[in-house]
Amino acid sequence: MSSPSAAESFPAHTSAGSQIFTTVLSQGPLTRSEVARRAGLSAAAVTKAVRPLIEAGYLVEDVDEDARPALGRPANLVRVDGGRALFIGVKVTGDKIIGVLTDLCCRILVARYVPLAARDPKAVLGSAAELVRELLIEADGLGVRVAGLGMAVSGDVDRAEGVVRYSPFLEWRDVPLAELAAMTTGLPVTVDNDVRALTVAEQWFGAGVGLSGFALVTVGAGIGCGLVVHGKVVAGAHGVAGEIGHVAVDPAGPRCHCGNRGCVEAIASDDAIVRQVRAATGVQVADAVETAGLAHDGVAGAREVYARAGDAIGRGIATVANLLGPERVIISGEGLAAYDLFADHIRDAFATAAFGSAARCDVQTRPLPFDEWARGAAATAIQSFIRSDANQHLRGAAMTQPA
Amino acid sequence: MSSPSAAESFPAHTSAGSQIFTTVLSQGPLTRSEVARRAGLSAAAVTKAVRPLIEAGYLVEDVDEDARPALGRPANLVRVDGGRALFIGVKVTGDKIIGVLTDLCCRILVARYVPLAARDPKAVLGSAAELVRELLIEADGLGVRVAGLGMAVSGDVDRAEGVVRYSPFLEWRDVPLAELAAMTTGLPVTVDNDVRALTVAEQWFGAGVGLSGFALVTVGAGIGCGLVVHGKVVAGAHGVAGEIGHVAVDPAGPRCHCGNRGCVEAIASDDAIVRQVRAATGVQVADAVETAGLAHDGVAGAREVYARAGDAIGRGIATVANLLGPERVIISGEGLAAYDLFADHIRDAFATAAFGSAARCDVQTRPLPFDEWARGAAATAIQSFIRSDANQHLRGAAMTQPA
DNA sequence: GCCCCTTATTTTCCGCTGTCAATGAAAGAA
DNA sequence: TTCTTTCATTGACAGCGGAAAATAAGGGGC
Repeated sequence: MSSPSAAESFPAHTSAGSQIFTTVLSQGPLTRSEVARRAGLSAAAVTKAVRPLIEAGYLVEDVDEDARPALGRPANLVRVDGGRALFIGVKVTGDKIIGVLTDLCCRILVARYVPLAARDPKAVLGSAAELVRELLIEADGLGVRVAGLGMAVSGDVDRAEGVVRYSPFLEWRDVPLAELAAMTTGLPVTVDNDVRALTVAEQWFGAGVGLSGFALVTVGAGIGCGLVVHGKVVAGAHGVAGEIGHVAVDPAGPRCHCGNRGCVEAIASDDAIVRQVRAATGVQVADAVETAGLAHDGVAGAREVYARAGDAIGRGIATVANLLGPERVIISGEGLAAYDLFADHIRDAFATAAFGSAARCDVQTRPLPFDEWARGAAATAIQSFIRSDANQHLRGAAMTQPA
Repeated sequence: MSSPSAAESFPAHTSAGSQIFTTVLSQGPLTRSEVARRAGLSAAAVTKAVRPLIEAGYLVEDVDEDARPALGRPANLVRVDGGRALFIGVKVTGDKIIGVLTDLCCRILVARYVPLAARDPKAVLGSAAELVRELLIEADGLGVRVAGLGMAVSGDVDRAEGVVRYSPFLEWRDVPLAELAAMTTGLPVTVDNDVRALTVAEQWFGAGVGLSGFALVTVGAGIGCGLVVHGKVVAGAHGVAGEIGHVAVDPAGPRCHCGNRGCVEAIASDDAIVRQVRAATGVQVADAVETAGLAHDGVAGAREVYARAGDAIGRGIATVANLLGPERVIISGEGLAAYDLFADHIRDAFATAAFGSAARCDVQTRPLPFDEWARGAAATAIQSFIRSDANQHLRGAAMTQPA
């Protein structure tokens, strides 16, 4: 995270402190004793960590009418005051920039879009700055300060340094985006890969809450996958991880743009589906909406394409399950709009290809409005904000001893 | 780990203490300042942690003639005294039990085998106890106490509880092996899955030292894979992880015993190779040694089988690399004896199927004598021994908050 | 209404850890 | 000999988180 101004810091300097805050943030209102239990700490530690957070206004106390114990003193709920701080999340796509203003609980308050004329860093940064400016005005209207900006970009992104190493899509190489955006906007900036950002959002605020291992599979223009293992998002040694889209499920399959054959993405991405439906039906469909229309109309060729796509996705998911044993797989993305067309095939392929107990993995779907991508970016900003001072030293330390 | 006697405990009760010891153990003799650097701690902390370890005899100081700094006070090396404690590792296979006696540095001192008549827990335990008894006598001869017993079994093993949940190979279900073996032998016992045990050995004492993410792929009777992500061995939610053998690389491939088609194991395991060579050449080869012989003799059908096997393994490895971005992949196992027959194919398939920077992953081979499986078991015992008291509370704690 | 039981939360120590800054050691260099 | 440099140790210290005891806040029985 690149921080231009010495903003007021978050009052959870201890590791237990940020752990406790994170627990409350993601696991909803909780009693102190429940927090202690879930965080594996003593009740005393929770009391001590919670007080400054309440004083600073990040946590508030609620009376609980519902969930009081059958016996004994009633518990007080503690929850995050979402309105205490705002965040901006920005997602850069090929043709537009999406920006959202969220509260501390990562609820989207405002969403805005800006079309993108050019893809060079300068143009993108200019448009993003414009978008941020608009959202800052909205925030001003709410009278709450914006505590951070998160930016999500596809490709190889070095979050720690805030640098986009290589984004094939934008044709960027080694762009110090966090630094540039921090200078332009005056906000602390976090930059991360788009799928990883979405995974963070899911881990803290979505279907991944409380899980130490899960996979988020996004289906749409591309097929992506964010992985959480041992409670942390997997980043990969060379910025590559979660490339489920390029898991080859069929050596006889269609050629993929990556050069290989039979990648999941070459079979199940929007583009691939359009291409295959054209070939199978002869109809010159324009996009995924039309292909889905054909399939819904019962055109056999189109339905078969979706069947194959679902099969490929199911195999890809099974591969992840076989290798990592996640507790859950969350399927999401724009492609979900046509989910009914491949749901059964995904399920069947998964059931067939999952080995042994891996089949017990909970596979669920989750609608993903496009704004969610920007929300993911905001989630990374929230994450950085919470850890602003605390753990800073941990991040730099040599963490290569076995555990 | 199931511990029957309150054995003298390891003097590294603090997390930093065991971290420092582990660093010295796996990264060889180091100066104190170098330890501090690698462990991300202050020099003072190292001094304080090292002293009791030296007093207890687990660490010893060496004078360094070679690697002294160009300037300034010469440094003293600290290293683990392997002879301070001994460990026994036991690996159970279908027809025999392999046992090794190792020192604290996991160097094999003695290796023994016992044939196995029956596979029921009682018979296995009896044979294992016999083996352990022999090794204890050897240890007595050395005058050093055996500080722990590690047992490695294939299948779903719950290490924390010391229970074999389900081993298809042995046909065991919920066998509390650690408890049983502890009662029989009087030693503290650690039980783990065999591939994970081997991965621990590799992480602490092999080609995985210092890496926060790597994969160990074993080729032989089965195709296995141990994964280390974020510095920890991946165990999987339902005891399943690293099942690279059941990653399906070809939907048109041969039927696998798991019910699916085209699994790596159905193409590249010893059995699969024998079966395919028989089909291709008509020669009734008996085992993998003979098939390798045929291939080495230039029999085209046999060579093709190995080519396909190498291709499948390479694709499987690429899948792991695409999903996890490990820093290194270590290929090992008995199948390596015929490595020259598929090396090129593995390499080619990996290069083709690895996506983008994933191809930069370091793929290396490492001979694996069969004793190594038992050494892996010993490594888990060493790991448990070092953590005996320290961190005990960490293991039980709720570790589900996002990080 | 009073006392007892139970659970939640807070308070008060208290030990322990790891850092900091200062100091001592052990070369080689000037 | 004295300075410089790096390694190692020491002692003071701040802070964290735990244990235990105290306090809070009901419900129920009498």
